[in-house]
Amino acid sequence: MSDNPWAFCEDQVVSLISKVTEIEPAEVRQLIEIPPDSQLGDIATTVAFYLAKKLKKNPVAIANEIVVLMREQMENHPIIRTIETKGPYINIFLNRETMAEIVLDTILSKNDEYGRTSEYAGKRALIEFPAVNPSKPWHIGHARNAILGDTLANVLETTGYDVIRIDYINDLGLQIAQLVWKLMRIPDAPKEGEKYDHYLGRLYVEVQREFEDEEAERQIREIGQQLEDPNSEAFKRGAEIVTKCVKAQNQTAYLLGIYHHYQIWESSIAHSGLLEKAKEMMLQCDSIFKMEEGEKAGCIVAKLDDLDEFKGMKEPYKVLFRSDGTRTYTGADVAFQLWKHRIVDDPFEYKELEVQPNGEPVYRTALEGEKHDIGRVDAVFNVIAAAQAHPQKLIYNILELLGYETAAKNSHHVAYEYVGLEDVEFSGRKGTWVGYTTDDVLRRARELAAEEVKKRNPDEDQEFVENVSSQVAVGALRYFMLNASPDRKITFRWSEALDFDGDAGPYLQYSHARAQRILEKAGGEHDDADLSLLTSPYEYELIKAIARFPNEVLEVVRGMNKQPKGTSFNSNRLTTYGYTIATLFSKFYDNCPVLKADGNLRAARLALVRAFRITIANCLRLLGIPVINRM
RNA sequence: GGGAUCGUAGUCUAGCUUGGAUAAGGCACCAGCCUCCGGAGCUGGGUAUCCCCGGUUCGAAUCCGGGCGGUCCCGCCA
Repeated sequence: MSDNPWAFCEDQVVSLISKVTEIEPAEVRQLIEIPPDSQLGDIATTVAFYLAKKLKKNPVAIANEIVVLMREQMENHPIIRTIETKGPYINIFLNRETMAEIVLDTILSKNDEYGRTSEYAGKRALIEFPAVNPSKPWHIGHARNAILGDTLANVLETTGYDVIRIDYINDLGLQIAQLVWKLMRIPDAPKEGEKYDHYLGRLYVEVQREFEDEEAERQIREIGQQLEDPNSEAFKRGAEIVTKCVKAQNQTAYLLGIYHHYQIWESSIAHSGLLEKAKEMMLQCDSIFKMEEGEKAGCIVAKLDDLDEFKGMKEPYKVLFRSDGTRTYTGADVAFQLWKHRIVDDPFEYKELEVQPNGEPVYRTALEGEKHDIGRVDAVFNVIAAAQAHPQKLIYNILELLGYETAAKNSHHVAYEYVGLEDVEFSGRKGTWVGYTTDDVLRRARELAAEEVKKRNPDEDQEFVENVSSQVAVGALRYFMLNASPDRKITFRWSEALDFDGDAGPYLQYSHARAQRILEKAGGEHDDADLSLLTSPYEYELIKAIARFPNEVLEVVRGMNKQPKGTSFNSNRLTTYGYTIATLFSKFYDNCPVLKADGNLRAARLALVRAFRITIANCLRLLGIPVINRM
């Protein structure tokens, strides 16, 4: 049995057209489309246009000729019912009875595995997200990153990838120096009930003002220097602060159902020997060397115009290590990227940070710990803001300079645009994120959802209300972030982000709850149903749509091509798909009674409800949206 | 200066990678729909120079060239 029923049907059509027209199947596949209106057919081909150009003949006449040939060949075809032309278009109608059987048999037998395919089986991917500074709470822009990254990881897994989810923690940045300085002056005392990351965020905004004072800045810069020494007081203090902050930030991730395998801390990159190894490798490359003269004398630089792409560049020298020997961001990032691709032996030691709510531990790199074997990696995905397209590209280009062309090719910048407010952009320094942290948004969403849940379930207890409303809140936020094309800037408005109607997460969750309710009322037993009864337009449209699920997931991964802006991840294609099947189910629900239908039809419709429930549940899990039985 | 990206109804968006039939949804607004499998739903009502100009094509929202407008990037910074 095919794990991809829609692709199976398309293949049948393609092979028939190919046979009749003697065009290669791969070419024919490019000429297949879904008609704008299902009245016109289930599958269409524009092959007549294609041949018209080649043969210099009228496409309408060609279409008519092809249809005659196709009809001759399709005697007793298992799937194709009729073929028609409409002008130059050739429209193919499938056999509804057979479709119902093929699609529902596949879904019901695959169950939780429906949607999973093996196109990328055996491949291993490493994905980094969201890499938030450990000095403040996640604002909603960070949530966008984290939700995209987590969903991409799910999607890759569904197409066969083995995925390693990592996070990067910059525990040595200026922001940490500022907080260490601040907490040397005041007691480390969050307010009653205040989350530690929110507390630091509050201090951080204060420090930005104090940083304008020259003496304060001098002291903070000095602490920044001390942070580089793992034996210093500042380092130990910083590590305490960062650990507490990261654990608080993790609570936000967990609310969203986001988990990691590893956290890579900047201090480990600095002190594990990784940098030295990487530097050594770099210096063996002809295009990376120490500048002898000029403004950048003493720096280790990459000469970028040795790559065709940068030929004729005005200032081709990119500094990797400063004249005082310290790493730049790019220098450290190159070393990190080499580690991600397993080009250098893993110098890190790992320690368990905590056990996540999914039962799995998350490990962090540490100065002392145990060795782990992360294994081979075929592709690396860095989920990073679109604004960083240039620096990301440089990192990959430098891998290329070093001779690691395959690794460079398999390095992906998964870019996404910022989340902004109506007038202002989120600014860490100005603290414009206050009131718009991910925690704030989720809390507000839970409150709104709770009102709705209470209204609908007046007899249920507080636990039920809290449980359901938090799942609705997560569903709404995750859907909101995924449904926006990553290329597009989001202007955050409460009314849109927390909308529970229409094209929104809760609508999908609701369609699942409705299907689930029908199945509960029908009782557990189900007989063999005569699925060929499912031929009404409402039933048939739903069947065709749920048949496409595995194909949709595959198409998203196949479409992840490298472009100048980065590698695009069309998360919105999957939310749109979920919305489509939920809508078709709603229409079916309103027009086709299930429990009240007679005998055979009831059994057949129940099978369809069961298949829909499986599909929407698997789709929701892919998107990280909680699957709810009652809401 | 160089580069990237976005521009689609009142509004927010999808479609552009791979050209194809009447440009598809949500929100908002109006009017209907449960003797019911849950109304977070369904049905109907309508708005668009697809930013502009040109080109390629039988065919352009989609591809190419040139503009215009918004955003972003191009440090031994962080």
